[in-house]
Amino acid sequence: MPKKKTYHHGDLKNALIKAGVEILAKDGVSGLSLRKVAMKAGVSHAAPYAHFADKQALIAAISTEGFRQLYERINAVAEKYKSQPEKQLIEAAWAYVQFAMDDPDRFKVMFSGVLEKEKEYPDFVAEAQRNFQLVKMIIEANQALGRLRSGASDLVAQSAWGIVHGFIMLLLEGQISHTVLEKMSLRELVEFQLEQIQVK
Amino acid sequence: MPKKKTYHHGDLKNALIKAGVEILAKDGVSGLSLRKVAMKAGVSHAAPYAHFADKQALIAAISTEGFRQLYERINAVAEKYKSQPEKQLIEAAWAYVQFAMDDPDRFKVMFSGVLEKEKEYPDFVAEAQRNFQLVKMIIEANQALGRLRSGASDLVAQSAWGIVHGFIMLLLEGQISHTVLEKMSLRELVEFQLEQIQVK
DNA sequence: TCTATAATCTTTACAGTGTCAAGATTTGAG
DNA sequence: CTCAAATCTTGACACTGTAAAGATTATAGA
Repeated sequence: MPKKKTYHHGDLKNALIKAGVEILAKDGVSGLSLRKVAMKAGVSHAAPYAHFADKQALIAAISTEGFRQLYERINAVAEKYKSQPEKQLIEAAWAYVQFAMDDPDRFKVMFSGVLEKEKEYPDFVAEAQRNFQLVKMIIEANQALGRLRSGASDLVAQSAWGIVHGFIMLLLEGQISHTVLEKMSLRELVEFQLEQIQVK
Repeated sequence: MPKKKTYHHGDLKNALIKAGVEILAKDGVSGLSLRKVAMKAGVSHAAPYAHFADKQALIAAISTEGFRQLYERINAVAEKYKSQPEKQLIEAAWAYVQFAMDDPDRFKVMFSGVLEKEKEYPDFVAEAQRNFQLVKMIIEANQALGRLRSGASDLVAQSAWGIVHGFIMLLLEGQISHTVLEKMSLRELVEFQLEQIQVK
């Protein structure tokens, strides 16, 4: 743990992203301030401006890193169940739900408009697309098996993603009714959602 | 336009909510400040505290009013297509999409965790539940016709809502892929989503 | 190796924010 | 008519994002 107190930090950019994620997990979106992030990284309050144009740029970096990790998780289960596309589908969805619940505030940052002009951050856009491509591949594998309706895979992928995403959003907002949550576990609920779009 | 400049405003509470909605539409979530709202209502910066405990309380009021209007819209189409449950379903979903697009930032306030402890605002919770009940009724009407899978209606309602909600969220976040948007109109996309959960 | 330019970081400053406390004004119940 | 409660203003405070100017360090080119 070499913490030499040089004038130059050495890896401030990544340190700021990391500090941001931690503050997000502890204090939520409204508790995330540039100054807190800077202090946590052991640097003056204006130092971040050497690496990020403004607060939005830091948020973009945090979101992009989030998408990177999300991709890794989904890709891991996709690899694991390579030979069983149906398993791929449910497990990927479940990984998505778990990712959201592991750090709800980071998830909100990624998907709830905290980042205001995402189009201006190419890395963010690229990483988001990479995730969608992965979902599309899983969908196509299921279509090939006749487990999902045939047709344009991007449309079906959009649906599948939307179903799981909508469920998560309502869950995080506390909009899943009490009676529903009493009847089923989260896992069962996710499976129930996916069953709806499955053929036969 | 009676703008008597009395010391007491008369209907400040509602005026603040209205001003908040307008600022939200113009400047977005990040541009919504208590002080701006107060100024727009023609009142000093601390006046809102006579009616709202803090900024969150104002946001709760704005959200609650939003749910009230959403209910009215959905209820209107539910009444209109009383005798055609399938029409009810698609038109209700479409009304939901339109409501979101009419004022995306208000929609985000209602559904994206801007309001942090929604459980602490009973009016908000009640209004949200009222909306869910309405959806459930539409679902049950469709189940009775065999248009939707039978079974616990709250579960199916949750799914249907989640599907539409997820689609809207991805849409507002710009996460609907370009190729998808070129193939279909928004209306067709919503219909496509709902077709997936319909029987036969 | 020396030097100058760029990159990085600190200090200082400013306007805007949410919120509180104290006081002014008005309303309305008794 | 009175006075307590409701409403609104003024002033203050700590915190925020961000810009400008200066200090420190790294690095590329001589």
